[in-house]
Amino acid sequence: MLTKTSTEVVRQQNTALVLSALRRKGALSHTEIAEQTGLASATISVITAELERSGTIAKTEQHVQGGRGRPRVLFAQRRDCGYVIVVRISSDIVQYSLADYGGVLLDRFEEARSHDAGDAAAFGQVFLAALERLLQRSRIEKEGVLAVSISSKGLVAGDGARLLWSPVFGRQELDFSKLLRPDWRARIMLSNETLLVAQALAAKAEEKGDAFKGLAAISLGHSIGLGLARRGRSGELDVSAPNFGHMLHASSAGLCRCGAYGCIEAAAGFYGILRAAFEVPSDTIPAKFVPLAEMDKIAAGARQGQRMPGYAFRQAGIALGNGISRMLSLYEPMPIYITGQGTRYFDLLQKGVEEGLAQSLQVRLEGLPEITVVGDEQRLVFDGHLDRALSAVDSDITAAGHS
Amino acid sequence: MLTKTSTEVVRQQNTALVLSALRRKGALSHTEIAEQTGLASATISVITAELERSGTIAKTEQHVQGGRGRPRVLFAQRRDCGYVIVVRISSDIVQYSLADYGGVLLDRFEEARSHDAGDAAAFGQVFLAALERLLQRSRIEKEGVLAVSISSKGLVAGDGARLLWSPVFGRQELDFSKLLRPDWRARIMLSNETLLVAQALAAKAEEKGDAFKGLAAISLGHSIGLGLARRGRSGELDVSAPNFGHMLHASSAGLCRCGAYGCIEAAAGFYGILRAAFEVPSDTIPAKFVPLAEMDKIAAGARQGQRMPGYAFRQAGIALGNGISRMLSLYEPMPIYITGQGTRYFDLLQKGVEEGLAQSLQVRLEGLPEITVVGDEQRLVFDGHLDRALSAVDSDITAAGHS
DNA sequence: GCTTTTTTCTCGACAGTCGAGAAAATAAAT
DNA sequence: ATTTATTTTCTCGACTGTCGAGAAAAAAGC
Repeated sequence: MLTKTSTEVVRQQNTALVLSALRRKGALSHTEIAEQTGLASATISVITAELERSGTIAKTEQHVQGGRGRPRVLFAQRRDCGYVIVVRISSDIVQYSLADYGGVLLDRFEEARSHDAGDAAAFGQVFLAALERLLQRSRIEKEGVLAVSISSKGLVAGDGARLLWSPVFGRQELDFSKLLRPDWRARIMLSNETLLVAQALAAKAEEKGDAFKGLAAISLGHSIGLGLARRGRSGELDVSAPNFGHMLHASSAGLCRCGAYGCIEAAAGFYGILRAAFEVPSDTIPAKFVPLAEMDKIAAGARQGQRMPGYAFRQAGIALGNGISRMLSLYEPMPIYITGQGTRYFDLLQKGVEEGLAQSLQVRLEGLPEITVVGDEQRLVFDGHLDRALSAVDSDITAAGHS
Repeated sequence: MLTKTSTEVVRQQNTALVLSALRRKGALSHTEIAEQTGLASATISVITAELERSGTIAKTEQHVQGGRGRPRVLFAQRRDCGYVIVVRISSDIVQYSLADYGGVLLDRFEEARSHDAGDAAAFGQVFLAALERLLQRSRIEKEGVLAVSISSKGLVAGDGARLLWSPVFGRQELDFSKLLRPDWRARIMLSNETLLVAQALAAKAEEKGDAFKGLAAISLGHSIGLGLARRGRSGELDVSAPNFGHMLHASSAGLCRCGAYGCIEAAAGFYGILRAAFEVPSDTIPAKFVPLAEMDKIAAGARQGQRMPGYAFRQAGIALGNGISRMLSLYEPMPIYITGQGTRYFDLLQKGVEEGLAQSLQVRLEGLPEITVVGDEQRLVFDGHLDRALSAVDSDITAAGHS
């Protein structure tokens, strides 16, 4: 449905455009902003004056220039304009970070999670306390925090605040909005971890300037994650994290820790590979956690040509390949990026992946998708967090306008 | 990426809003347009004056009113403002229709397709000749045609003009844009048939006013089609037709007529059901066309409790159910609408569908999706055609503006 | 014929963008 | 030291668009 538009919307949009240019390119002068945005110089004057008045951006005093004429004055976000909290929840640790409005990391600490205690309510209290600690350590007021961006593996509800299913808490729903709402007026954002990887990779690809249409990020590890970033018709980036790890592969894949049979994860997650390698009956309840050393041993065996370990990785690869082929059937063709701890076994998976891919019409028509292994998943997740949180904050600011 | 906006964009948007209100609600008066769109009365005056000047809309002379004050004058699209051609290509016939800018059907004829001749180039010539005939019969100039909307089963390229794969022409690519471009300046639109069903159903749902989030249409027949209609974040409707029928189901499903093994269609398409019912080896090259009478016989057998026919439908149902569950894993939960000739066997499929659905985490979390059988697929396809083509024409008109 | 009622049209105010040229601020030249 | 050239930033008037209020139009009732 279309909606009414007025000139104020135009201003909002163009203000957002200026802020995002500043976000992407760093400090810019009047003329550079005009170049980047395509707006007229006069318009830039009005918009920057307004943003400066509201305390969002400021002139930086450095007038570095060798040129001839009047020196440029650079605009940049006022970094003390507000703060962003980033929380990465993983199976073993929870990492709390504080960054300023400019995206500069100010503080960070981690807390170990006990493997056995998976009580969501208890975690909520620990979580709240940690946020308070983060504020105290940097002497920042709650009101100064503009966004709290949280990530976990698992399935996030469409509203972006509720964790519906996660490897850590299972089906215990975790509503971060409800948890924080009375006290915190910051924007609460919950994202799937691999979604953030996709977001970060998409941002990088756009930076490079090559015509970006879409990409898929797949994270291999104890669980299997998928993040999609696609450019919508309107030109905006659309990122999502479908429930790939627990998409049905084949019932032969056995019992998954989600309780269903035949998920991709039950074949390609670490515990699935382990189960196949040791010929454990496939309806055994899977281990909560597989030490990496254990996986390394199996991989070593497979590389030495042992039969069952090799078979286990191959089966895992086929499950992945089939899953990717199904995903490509339901979306457009796009390049695939593989991350996560499991990439260290990608040599063992690759053959199976290609075999699993080759079976479908989609791949026969379009050819094998481009598959790239990328390292440093944690860094990508954090970058994705910042990208997402800060652009949300930017749009909040432009929406608030002159109130 | 955001993009520059100016006041002209505002005008375009609001003009489009007026046109779409007129399209949805029929003839409207000045005040009614203001109500529908939320725009100020003064704005309506300017926009309608402009549209009237350009010949897109006109005042209808009927002043039906019992009320007291000044009678309302109704605005409506000038039906002779332009024309739209709709072509439905199915396996046995090709239907050509002509409608005016108001969406009123003016002329229609069908041409039988010979089953053997699947030559794409030859078809192109037949197609062109038929379009000419359509023009001649109604004495309309080529320039008066604003859009040619074509539909077929199969896979349509992202540009909306090339047929990449179809049950009729196989992998012979058919580029309608290239075929029509020199002579026709109309907008060329090629859509998957089931996409149009989804579009029509979504339009109906929006009309009803219930908060519409998304839906999936599945067409059962010789081949299996999927159309998705989802509301994007920006509020616009996003319809697509992923390659569902040839998504990998399980290699046990046997050889598909696309040449791959294990497609959903190879299990749930008519020929797949027939093959299973008669215990034909699953790598047999599938029949091009299965008479409906043949299918009816198998169904009758299944309803009488015969083993293999019952098994065949059940297998088909499971393939569908698994496919739907995978689709729901990769998108959000949404209601499912089933159409096509195959709906007459839905009683036989249903059990298997539910069984196939129940296996996945997604369904365990969200519950079984709502499944509705809807008849009159051909009507829905035509409605979808008109909806899509006319709104495209509307946006062309608003984009052209005062040139 | 006058009043009432409803609808449509018009006018001035306001918000936004744009292009052109003025003003500012520096480096190089004289 | 002063002038000139160059580059950047700012400002002004023109243009386009929406909006609210009230005027004008057109019919029904008295």
